Amino acid sequence: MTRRAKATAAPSPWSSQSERERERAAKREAVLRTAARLFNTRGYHATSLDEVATALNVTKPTIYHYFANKDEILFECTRRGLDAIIEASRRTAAQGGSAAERLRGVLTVYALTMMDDFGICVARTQDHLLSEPSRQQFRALKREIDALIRHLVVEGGVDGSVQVRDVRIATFTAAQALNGLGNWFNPEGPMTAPEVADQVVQTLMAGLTGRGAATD
Amino acid sequence: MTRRAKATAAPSPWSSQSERERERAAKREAVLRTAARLFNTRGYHATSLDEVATALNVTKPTIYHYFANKDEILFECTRRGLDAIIEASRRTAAQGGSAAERLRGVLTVYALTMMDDFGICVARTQDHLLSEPSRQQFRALKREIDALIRHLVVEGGVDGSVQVRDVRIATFTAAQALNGLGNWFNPEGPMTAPEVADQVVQTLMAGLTGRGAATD
DNA sequence: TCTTTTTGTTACCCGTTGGTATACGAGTTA
DNA sequence: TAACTCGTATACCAACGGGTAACAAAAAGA
Repeated sequence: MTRRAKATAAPSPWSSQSERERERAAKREAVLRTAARLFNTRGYHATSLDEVATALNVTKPTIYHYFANKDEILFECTRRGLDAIIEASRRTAAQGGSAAERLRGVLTVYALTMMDDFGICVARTQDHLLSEPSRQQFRALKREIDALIRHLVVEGGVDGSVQVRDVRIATFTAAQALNGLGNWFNPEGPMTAPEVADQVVQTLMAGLTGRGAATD
Repeated sequence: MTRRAKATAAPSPWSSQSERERERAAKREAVLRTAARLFNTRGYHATSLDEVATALNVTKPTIYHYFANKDEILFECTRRGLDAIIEASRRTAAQGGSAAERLRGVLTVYALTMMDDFGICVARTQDHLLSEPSRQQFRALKREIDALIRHLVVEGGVDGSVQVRDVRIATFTAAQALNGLGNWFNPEGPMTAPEVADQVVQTLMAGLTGRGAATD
């Protein structure tokens, strides 16, 4: 582990700086995780930054050293969740298979994300909690996800693997049901997150593909 | 409209009192409606009682003349919504037809309720906003609705009109999708509330009955 | 070793808002 | 007219919580 002076490539003077940056980023993430958990259990307004700070063994001004204000913290929490969905969805959507198969994959990813800290935060964050600029980004990210799903539904309509009356309604129904997971899922419950995700997605897909619920 | 002294039964001295009570109740309702609308647009915490009062051409202490505290106002708002669903669902569920038919009726009522002021309030009220006693009642009412739906799903499993893998999952999926309406529906949008309700319920029923989405 | 930057603290400010004490006027009763 | 009730307003309080100023200490750099 000891790094000898000239041993590795470029033991440049920047190393310490990048190290700093990494630590700073790690601390930001820690703040976000802790904040997300607290927001999720007590609610945004009911969670003071003092509480967040205390949970991190730190004081409030320290938090302000890493974030401009409370709004930024909330927004970054939701962005973690939304980005996770978008990124994983893009990967899934780019794979092979019928539109229905890819849709199932995307919905499953969505479902899984909605059951972790940041996903739950997304589900519970009503947009009037955010400042105007944050709200706009928040909405934009959500629209992106909506567009991704909608696109697959349309594609499925073309290749015949998906059958719905109204694309908007179908997309909305699926997305809302999955958002609900954020409020409903209990890790201490009888089913694991992947099990729940599979089951819910299956129920939804039954409605979207017209193949009915498999009762195998 | 004029009520002559002894004309109707018992022109008792209480008449003025009952009149008072009716007016009082009407004012309570007005407060709730106004509060619900404001809560829905700005959020609970972001809505001060001063704002509610101003919207009613009144001052804050007047509101306290009708309600003990802000919590009671929020809870009563949600109760209006939940009661509406429960009552209408009971009626619908008691009618004839297959379990699937009755389930469709209940879901439709649910959907419609979730698109009016009090229903939206239900959808947006996270239970940590309520005080402990209110929260318990709130949850109890929600459980009642869940039980109603779940019962119909089970019944449908017996008479064969509904096919699902897991009753809890299926019930949850439907309920969450409908809750989502409260956040999503826009009265100024292209579809009316009943249209949206029908479409969403149809999508859900396709998943629950295994009959597929009718694309007629 | 001296200086600068980073990270953190203590102490404080101040706006907002839920909630209340109190008074006042109008209608009702006696 | 005196007394009581009801609905409402004025004026106020106390607490909470977001945000900041100023300072301390440690680490990095020179």
